[in-house]
Amino acid sequence: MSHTYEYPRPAVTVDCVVFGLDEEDLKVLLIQRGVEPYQGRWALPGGFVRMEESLEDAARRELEEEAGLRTSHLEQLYTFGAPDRDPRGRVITVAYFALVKLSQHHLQASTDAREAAWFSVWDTPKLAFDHADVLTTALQRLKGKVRYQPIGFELLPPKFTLSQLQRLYETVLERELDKRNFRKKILAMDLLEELDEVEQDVSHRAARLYRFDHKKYKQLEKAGFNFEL
Amino acid sequence: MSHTYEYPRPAVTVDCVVFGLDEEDLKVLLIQRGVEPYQGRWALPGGFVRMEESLEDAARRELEEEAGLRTSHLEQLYTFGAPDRDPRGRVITVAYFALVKLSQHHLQASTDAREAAWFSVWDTPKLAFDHADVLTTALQRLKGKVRYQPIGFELLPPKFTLSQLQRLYETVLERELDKRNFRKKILAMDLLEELDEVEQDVSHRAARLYRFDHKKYKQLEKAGFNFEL
DNA sequence: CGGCATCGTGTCCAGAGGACACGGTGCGGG
DNA sequence: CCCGCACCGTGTCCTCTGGACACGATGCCG
Repeated sequence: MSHTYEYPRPAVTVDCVVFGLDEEDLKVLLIQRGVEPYQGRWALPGGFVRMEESLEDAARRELEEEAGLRTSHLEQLYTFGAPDRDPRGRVITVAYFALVKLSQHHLQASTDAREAAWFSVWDTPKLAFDHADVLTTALQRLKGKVRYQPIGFELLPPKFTLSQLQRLYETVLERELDKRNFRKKILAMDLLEELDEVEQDVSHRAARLYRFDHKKYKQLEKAGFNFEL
Repeated sequence: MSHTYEYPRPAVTVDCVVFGLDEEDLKVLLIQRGVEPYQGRWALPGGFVRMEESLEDAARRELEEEAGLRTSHLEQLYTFGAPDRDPRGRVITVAYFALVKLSQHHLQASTDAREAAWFSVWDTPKLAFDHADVLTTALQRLKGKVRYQPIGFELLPPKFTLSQLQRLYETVLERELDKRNFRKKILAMDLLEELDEVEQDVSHRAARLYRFDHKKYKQLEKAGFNFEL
């Protein structure tokens, strides 16, 4: 039994792909590395897993430490373990996938003295390690998942217009949607609470605001309801 | 940089959930543990990842060593890393998910002197570690995935009847399907090659045999076709 | 007060999905 | 040899969903 412990062990890290949405684009959070290897390169936030914390705890801790942010939606993405993915030696990384309301996390300096910034997912700098693969995997997951789970709302402010919601889906799915069909379908699900408020400070007719009804969704989900696009 | 190496490291294992299908049931491959902890308990096949092999290679190696089997379909499932999941200390396991044609892997003795056997997934013995959680996760994945990817065929012999295929879906999805609708839909996809053969040794009218056309599927897939139920 | 930008709304058609039943065939037993 | 049994193989109809498609209303600004 104890002989198993004589094997050399790989190091284990977590890396997080954090998505946010602004008016123009889908963004991903990157950190500029301050040390070798890949010093100066941009990379996904992440770091070594401590012996007493779970993988998800490690992911949350790194996000807090490196970017000062907390996220509502965090899920495991995939584990990358190619033997040569890190020049320092064998490092296996468990990648996580997070969504944040960008409107509430305006670009803030890293607490860790490292540079943190949001980049358009379609136009990132060259990334360290195999992080470009991780990002690609995360994008696929996001594209696949928004259609059958209501996670898109995690990217929007609590109150949003239907046009914002539609733009979100168009951005993530990379295709245009018909406005009338979109509104018909999303409203038919009866998951949005129509507010007696309209958006402010726009130079045209203001749109009505809606709020996602988490409670109602949980109820419907239990009853076997399936969210879909 | 090198200071990262002073951290204590978790051990990393792979564990495999191998599904097979026989006439009655969906089966999972288990191994009886010969050593502590959990000596005598049944567990998923798996073991420590070596420093020079990828995670997937480790999974294939363990399957070969512990059960003498090779599998066509192997994919990463999820990584389990609760700090207390292994009484020996911190062990993170990357779980894999495999499908085999049971008809071609008749219960064979483990090469590793340990007992290997197939159990109905609905009626397994008490499992070691958190392997019950792993199995549950794998079952969910299988149920979710058979509907939109043609992986069910990996569980059947190369030549099969439509009734066998339907029973497969009914077993995995845990609900009954209408025979005429099922046949209409699956044949409409034009992915099955109708053979000039019928099943043998049955005491009633023999059913026609079909074969899954992998090439045609790859073509259609590239053209944007989506398999669905 | 006119122009502009965006909001908000309904119809029609085609295709998919689900419900539904019975005659045919081949084997085996009496 | 004949009957019974078990399973094979097939088509229609209806409903509902999904997608294409255009215009009047509103509110701000100049």
